[in-house]
Amino acid sequence: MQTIEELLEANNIRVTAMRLLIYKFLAQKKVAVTLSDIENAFEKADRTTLYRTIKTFEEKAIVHQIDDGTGITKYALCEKGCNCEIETDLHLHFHCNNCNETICLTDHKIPQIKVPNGFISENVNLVVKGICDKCSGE
Amino acid sequence: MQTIEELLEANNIRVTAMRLLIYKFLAQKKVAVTLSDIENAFEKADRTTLYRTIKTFEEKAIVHQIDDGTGITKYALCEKGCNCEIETDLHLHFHCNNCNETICLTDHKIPQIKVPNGFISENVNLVVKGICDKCSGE
DNA sequence: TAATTCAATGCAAGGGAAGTGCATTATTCG
DNA sequence: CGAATAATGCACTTCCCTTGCATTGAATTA
Ligand SMILES: [Mn+2]
Ligand SMILES: [Mn+2]
Ligand SMILES: [Zn+2]
Ligand SMILES: [Zn+2]
Repeated sequence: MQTIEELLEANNIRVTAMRLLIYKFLAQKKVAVTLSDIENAFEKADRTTLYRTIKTFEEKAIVHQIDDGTGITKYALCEKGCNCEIETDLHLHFHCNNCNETICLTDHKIPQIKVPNGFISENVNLVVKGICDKCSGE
Repeated sequence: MQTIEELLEANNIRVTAMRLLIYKFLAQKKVAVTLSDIENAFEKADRTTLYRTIKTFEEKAIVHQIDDGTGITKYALCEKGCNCEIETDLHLHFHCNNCNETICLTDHKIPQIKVPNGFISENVNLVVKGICDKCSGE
């Protein structure tokens, strides 16, 4: 059980107050967040700092980006030991058409997708849209 | 074998010179196009007209929208008899990381995706990224 | 400690795509 | 033809993302 400070340092990210706060914010959220979400949570902080912080997290692979089709990029913490860039490791994402939230289905890996001859698959993005468990009243 | 005019009329789209040109442009392209692509192809025409034309085509389901993760919406003609809104009918899309082009793999349908209990799947977006047949030198 | 160095932060500005209101032009129909 | 309706063109706006540059802060070294 490592602290957030240790985790950041292990990934060559210098520890700052802002970064700790943003990390905690992401960790506490169960859903993927937009930059605006972070902005609203830290109104005293500058947009750019938040933007660059999330980009740093992304580069260092402690956060992954999600394109859920809404046109707005979302972010979520990576699973422990997740290798975002390895295809077989990728999980699918679910976007709720009702509450508009997007979540990682981390234990739903993307199935092998067949592509035609001559095509080389390097990466797959799979987003399922529908009604989430909270909204389906279950 | 129906003409473009007949096809437009069959879909309750009034035939205009602009619409014929844009339809032909889409038909001649083998890849999905952005609004900018259309803009560049018709420099004398106004952006808004092109935009609204493609939106009309989309509404009337002779064109479908593609979100390939580049952040820029792309469009492609629907297959004859395609029902974009029916989940089981949806094909997958391939985005080439080399030439940056996106194509419909119309005969590669999206497999059934399992979602957790309480979640209801209404729609699936599946984009495979990699190297296309032209770029893989095959 | 003081000076140096480099990264993080803050401020400002810009780009690009998408969308809308409204006037003008074209087409359809009585 | 004249009226009604739809298509087109122009201007403007919004939203998200990104970057340049100055400033602040922290760490390192003399
Ligand atoms: Mn995820
Ligand atoms: Mn397609
Ligand atoms: Zn929901
Ligand atoms: Zn290619």
